[in-house]
Amino acid sequence: MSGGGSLGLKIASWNVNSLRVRLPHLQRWLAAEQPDLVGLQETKTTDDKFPAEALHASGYRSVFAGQPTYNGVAILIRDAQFEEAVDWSAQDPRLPDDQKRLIAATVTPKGTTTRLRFMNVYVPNGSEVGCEKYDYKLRWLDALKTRINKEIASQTQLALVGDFNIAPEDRDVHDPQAWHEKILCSTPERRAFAALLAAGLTDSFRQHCTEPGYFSWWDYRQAGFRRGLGLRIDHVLLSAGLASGCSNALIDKEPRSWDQPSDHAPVVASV
DNA sequence: ATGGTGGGTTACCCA
Repeated sequence: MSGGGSLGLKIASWNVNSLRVRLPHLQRWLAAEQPDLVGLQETKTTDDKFPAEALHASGYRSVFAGQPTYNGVAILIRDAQFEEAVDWSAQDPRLPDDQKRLIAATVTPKGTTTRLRFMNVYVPNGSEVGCEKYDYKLRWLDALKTRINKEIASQTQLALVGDFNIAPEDRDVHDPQAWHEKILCSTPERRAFAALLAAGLTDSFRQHCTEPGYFSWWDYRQAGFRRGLGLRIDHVLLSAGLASGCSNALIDKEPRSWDQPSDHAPVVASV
């Protein structure tokens, strides 16, 4: 599907840094913004404790893959907008291990025959350039690229969203000199991100804004948010058909200003 | 000035 019109869907990604703690923020944001598909990262909860009922009361079905303490991803699907049948899966045999960092769902907007693929990832942070976790991050990204190439080849419309833990370019960094070749900004990480775009995806935010100074994550330390010390590391990437119908994309900084916030802001695209 | 905060948990963890 290329050159098509818009589906009229608002899709989003948000690293909530503990769904247990952030559920009130999430519900407040869902009610205000009414996104149709949401990828959540760092839910930090096991599946038996996932607040599926509370989210259903907010109008969303959930699919989720969690583990104790770390990681955890979920997809929220707005009931009113989609057919009931949802094909979903977590994990991928190409990935280096079983950490819960990837989940994908195929949904059908009500009254259509469109098959929309929504993939949500929590890319490893990598800790520090050159360390073992950094190598793991690059291996994980290589596996993701292979997976994305396969998804793109399947010709379905694909949105790949998540916390990529990569600021793609210097304009995505508050102080490019200070961050030069540091974690989240190093050349191998940026190449891995570029390889995802080269597979046939578009960074929706950069379709609508080319200016520096737009960030999606601010460190809790150093009063990062108040001082504007951020990076743009959360992304909504769209295959060609979706990108051509993408009418808007933004970073919603408001929830980052609320009490007890996640360190990430939600990112949104209208397709 | 090389720290700091905020999740998780009880691991000199992870971001």
